[in-house]
Amino acid sequence: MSGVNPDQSKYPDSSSNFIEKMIDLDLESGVDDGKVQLRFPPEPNGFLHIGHAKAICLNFGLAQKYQGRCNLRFDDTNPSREEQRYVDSIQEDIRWLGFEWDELCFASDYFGQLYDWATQLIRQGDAYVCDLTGDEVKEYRGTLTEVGRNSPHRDRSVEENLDLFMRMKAGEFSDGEKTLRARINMESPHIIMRDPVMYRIQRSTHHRTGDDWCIYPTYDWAHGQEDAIEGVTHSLCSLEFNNNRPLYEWFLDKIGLESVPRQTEFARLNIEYTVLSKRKLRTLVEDGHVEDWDDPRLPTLAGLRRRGYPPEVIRAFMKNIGVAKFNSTIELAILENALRDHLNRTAIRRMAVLDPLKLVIENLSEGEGKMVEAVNNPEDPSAGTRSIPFEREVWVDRDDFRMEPPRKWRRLAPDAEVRLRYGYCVKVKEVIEDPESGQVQELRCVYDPETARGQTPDGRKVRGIIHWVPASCAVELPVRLYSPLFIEPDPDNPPEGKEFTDFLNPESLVETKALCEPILKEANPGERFQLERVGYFVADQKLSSSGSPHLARIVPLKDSWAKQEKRQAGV
RNA sequence: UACCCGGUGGUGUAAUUGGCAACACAACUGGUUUUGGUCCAGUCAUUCGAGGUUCGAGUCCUCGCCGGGUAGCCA
Repeated sequence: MSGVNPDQSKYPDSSSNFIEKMIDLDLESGVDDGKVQLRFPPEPNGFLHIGHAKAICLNFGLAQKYQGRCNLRFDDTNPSREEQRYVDSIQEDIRWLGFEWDELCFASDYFGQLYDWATQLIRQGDAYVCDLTGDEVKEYRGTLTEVGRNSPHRDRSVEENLDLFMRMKAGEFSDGEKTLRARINMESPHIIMRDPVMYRIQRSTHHRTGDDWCIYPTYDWAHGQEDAIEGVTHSLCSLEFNNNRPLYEWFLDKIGLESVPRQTEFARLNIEYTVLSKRKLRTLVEDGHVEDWDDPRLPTLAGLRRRGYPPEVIRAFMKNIGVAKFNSTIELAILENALRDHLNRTAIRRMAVLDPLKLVIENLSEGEGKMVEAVNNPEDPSAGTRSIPFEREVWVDRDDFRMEPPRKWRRLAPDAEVRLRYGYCVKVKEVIEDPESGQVQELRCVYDPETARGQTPDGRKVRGIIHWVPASCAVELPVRLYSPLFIEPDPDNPPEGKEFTDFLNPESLVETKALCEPILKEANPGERFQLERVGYFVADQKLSSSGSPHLARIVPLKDSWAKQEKRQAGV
């Protein structure tokens, strides 16, 4: 495992989870000669999402912690749904997350070994070729409460099985005509043990082995053996595979390897206001609910990357939520907290106005502007400062003015005084409205020249501080405001008669423009910053070019005033 | 109804392996602050239920209750 710096985060190293305790015990008892070998085994049939990131951080993280090793293994046993482009994107995403595998492996590299082991099982009388169709297999299998019946082909001789299996491989039979099945027990209370299929005939070109094979191993027959070949000691997978564990162990036992991997299941990740299943993500992409697999509203790693999530945030998040065997759903707030925590420390501050309202400072003449100094990041003095022209006409946010201010309002209102951030205090003298619509058009103010650099010489308190941009040199930039993709916290489990797509948020993407301080024009694609009092933004990688950034909101700032106002209104 | 896995505050994880239920997030109070951001302080659970073992149980035992998973030639 090549080095990845420990994450800087305020989260304490979460106390050890049940998997680490298990490994500690294994190490104590000296199994596997003290080796810890893990693997992340994606099927290359889609893009990685934040749920996969949990497994990635777990496996690679364990390898780091125990100075073990972790492979990336593509579980490419079903060529009909797998593609090279997924192999590529998965590697890119893992590296982006900050991990590097010890070995790059493919299940398809083991097809020969798997075939040989299958013939071994046939010779041992532990596998047989079955002619039943898919529907018949299902019928013979029985149900949850009824036992199954033996296949009529279950007692073929070893010679006949060997011959048939060889001819399956040679392509003498059509797709689905025959299968190789493990000979276990059709009356087992574990349905998985009722003579599971090991090989099916499937003529589709494999992205790596081409047309070399027309029979492909099933997951159950392949996975434990892949682990064994790679010397995996701890094979971690999600909860639903718990049912498969007896079979995982049965195959390994029948092959007779001396040191075998052990499977341990953990709960996969669920997060509020999103979906985390490949099928549903595919639906969102293919039905055009989002732009593509890297749409910034998607929980795919490509989407999160474009959204502006630094990889450290995802790692800190995973460390924070822990690992257990209980199926749970993480509040979106936890993810957003990890995000804000990181961005607060690292993001450069800038000012921009999303809904502009002109503010004219009457006692400051046209050519009389002065430069004010603005701090780039109060959390990081080394980020330095910049100068902004403070001049007669500036833009402020319409949302920061109220004709009739509510209780505890600290912003602009008739006759109210506020400070323009980094600049001077201004007092509203006159509100100019459009005579027809009644809409506020302009605020006429006076400023107090004695109030530079946060000072108020007479000691008066000016509580309100608002952001602004100078009108003469403001730059208009396109902006995308993202919100959660769903309006329901649990779109995964829609009520009767509804589909998860019924809960899509129509305002998950709002396109608008912002008037920005001049320096923002130089933002490079991928650069992140905080628009003060508004939120964290990124110059979108795809939409921006040098000199013309396209801003996109990563996450809004916390807004305790909005919360309070809402509460006031509710009372 | 067969088999497997689970159940600790609003949420997610801890608990020196039988010894004062901790941390984070959220919520609510208050303080600091040139971002109603950040930061700081405080408040918020006797662990699904009932028995049992024990000086002592979230932890061990028994019986319930509740939740999840499994009947692909997907993984």
